[in-house]
Amino acid sequence: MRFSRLFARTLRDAPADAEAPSHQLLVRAAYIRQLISGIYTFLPLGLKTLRKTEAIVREEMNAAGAQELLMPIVLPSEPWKITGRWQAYAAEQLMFTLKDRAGRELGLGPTHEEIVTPLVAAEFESYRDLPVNLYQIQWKYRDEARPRSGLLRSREFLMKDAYSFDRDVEGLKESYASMVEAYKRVFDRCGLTYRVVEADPGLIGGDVNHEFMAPAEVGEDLFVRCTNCDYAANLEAASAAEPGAREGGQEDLAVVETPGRATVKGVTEFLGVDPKALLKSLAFEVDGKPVLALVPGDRELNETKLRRALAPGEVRMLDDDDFQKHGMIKGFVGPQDLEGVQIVADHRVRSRAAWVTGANKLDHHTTGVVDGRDFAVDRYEDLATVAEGDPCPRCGRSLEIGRSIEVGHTFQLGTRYSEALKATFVDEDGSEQPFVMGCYGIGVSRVVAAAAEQHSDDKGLAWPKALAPYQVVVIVVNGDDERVVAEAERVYTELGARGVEVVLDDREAAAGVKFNDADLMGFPVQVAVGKRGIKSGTADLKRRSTGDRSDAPLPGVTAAVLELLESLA
RNA sequence: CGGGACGUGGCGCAGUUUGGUAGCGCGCAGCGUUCGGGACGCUGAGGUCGCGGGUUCAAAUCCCGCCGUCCCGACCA
Repeated sequence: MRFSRLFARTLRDAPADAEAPSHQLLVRAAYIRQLISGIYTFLPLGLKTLRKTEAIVREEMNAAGAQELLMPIVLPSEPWKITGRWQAYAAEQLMFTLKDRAGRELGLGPTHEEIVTPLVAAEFESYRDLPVNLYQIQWKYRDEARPRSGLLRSREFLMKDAYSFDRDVEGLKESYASMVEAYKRVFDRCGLTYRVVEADPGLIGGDVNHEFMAPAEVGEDLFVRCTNCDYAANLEAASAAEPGAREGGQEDLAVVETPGRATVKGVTEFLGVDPKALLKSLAFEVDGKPVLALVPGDRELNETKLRRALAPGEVRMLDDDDFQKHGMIKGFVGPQDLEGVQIVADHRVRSRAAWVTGANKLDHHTTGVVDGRDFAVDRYEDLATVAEGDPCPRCGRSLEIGRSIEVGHTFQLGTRYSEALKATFVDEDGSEQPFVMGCYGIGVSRVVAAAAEQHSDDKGLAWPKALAPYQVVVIVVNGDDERVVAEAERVYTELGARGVEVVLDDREAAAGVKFNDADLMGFPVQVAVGKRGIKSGTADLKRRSTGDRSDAPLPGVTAAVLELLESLA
């Protein structure tokens, strides 16, 4: 490709509406352009990188035995109404909906369980046909409440979604394991640094699922990882090791005045006690009945964990009116002396002898409150959000928290969709059984953004070889020198003949502009052919990712480039 | 959905407070000089100032409504 013909105009300044590094760079380097919020055009360079990512995903899916198909983007509402997700998505306003000329309700596909499940049920009727794993690579539509950071969270995005259908849970586990391995190969090949983390199983409970998290500053997801072993989990799902023996001695109960001090900060500062010694009592209603959740004052309650612990009950935080109804005083609630209130406490509540907590009396707190003596906990659960430095649940060493981008998600669905959609097969004993399903997603366009986040610096993008739109750029440093042009053309042609994807920067521009654009666009290898080098019989090779430079004798430039490429990841 | 900010040539911005001929830098076109890390000079093209209404002799600027975009949060996966 000749740069002078390439549909790519780089920008010196990042557009004002881009903030994330990958977003700024992909726009500046002419990979993408925004059309409307969360919807982007892929320019020739961006499309090449997207297609390469897609090809890697496709190869690994095929290698894992999955079969590619292509389902429609425009979907009927009926199957979604059966599973209840039409209503759910409508409530979240996540589905782009439309109507055809007959007034039929349609939606743009946000995911395809409702489509693939009836399809398989209609085609395959026997256990003999199973297992089967189907996937597609296709544009998905989700009318996100807040699209952000360019390709990291867009409303139209390229996704690989796979669906496995097994006869039983054993089969599902095999299908699942094979997908997880395929995912690892995909992300390895894309040059991503990532962790496989345990994710929140959700309210269904028991479902195994993993997220593939690529660490990045701009990541939206917080995840916990052990500094020693390989434990890693989404913060929502993470646990820490349970605390040890009780600290501190018993004390006598005493009610003290704490005028207007309704917060942890207010109370502990007023009384001069450590937030660790305060017992936070958070009031909820579960199916109409009051529940108190207890966590130490220096801890945040993880509502997801609470919901899971109390499932299938509907958990709702109390509003001001509810406090009155249940005879509680907001800001001064304590677990002692409360009648008819279920008390759920974090494990850490066991680790301290005496607590300061609300006195259930306006502007008063009680000190010396002892678990077991002054109040009775109904259930101990893991309720607190993991904090930096907590002990690992596996090895006990320190945990740390990082930000990351979710590039993939694998899920053991079970029979949730097949039962709802009455998708069954006939088993060996003649009985009708619902398919045991798994679903597996990779955000292909998001992988591009994640790779840009992980492989870039202040000068621009620095693609891993596998994702670069072109492997090599040959820079004509002095366009007015015939020998320079001839040598550059020769190298360009030779590389092309050897199957290397190469750009010849033949523009009439100052050398500095070309060097800077080459850095910005992130081609892994740069070859500079100029007067200076010609004089000494060499061309300059530069490795973009490290900045390492070397001279290659002119006759052997092509071989030197091939060798350098070979050595790159 | 709650909070905040912004909308002026392709990109980045000034001008709005105090209404009075629409500006700057980059980029783009032509000519010349330059030429190994974003060169210089001269000349030039390019703008319904987001849209609609209102106030006024006069609106980028003041008022009302709408639309769009981004950021924080909620939500989502």
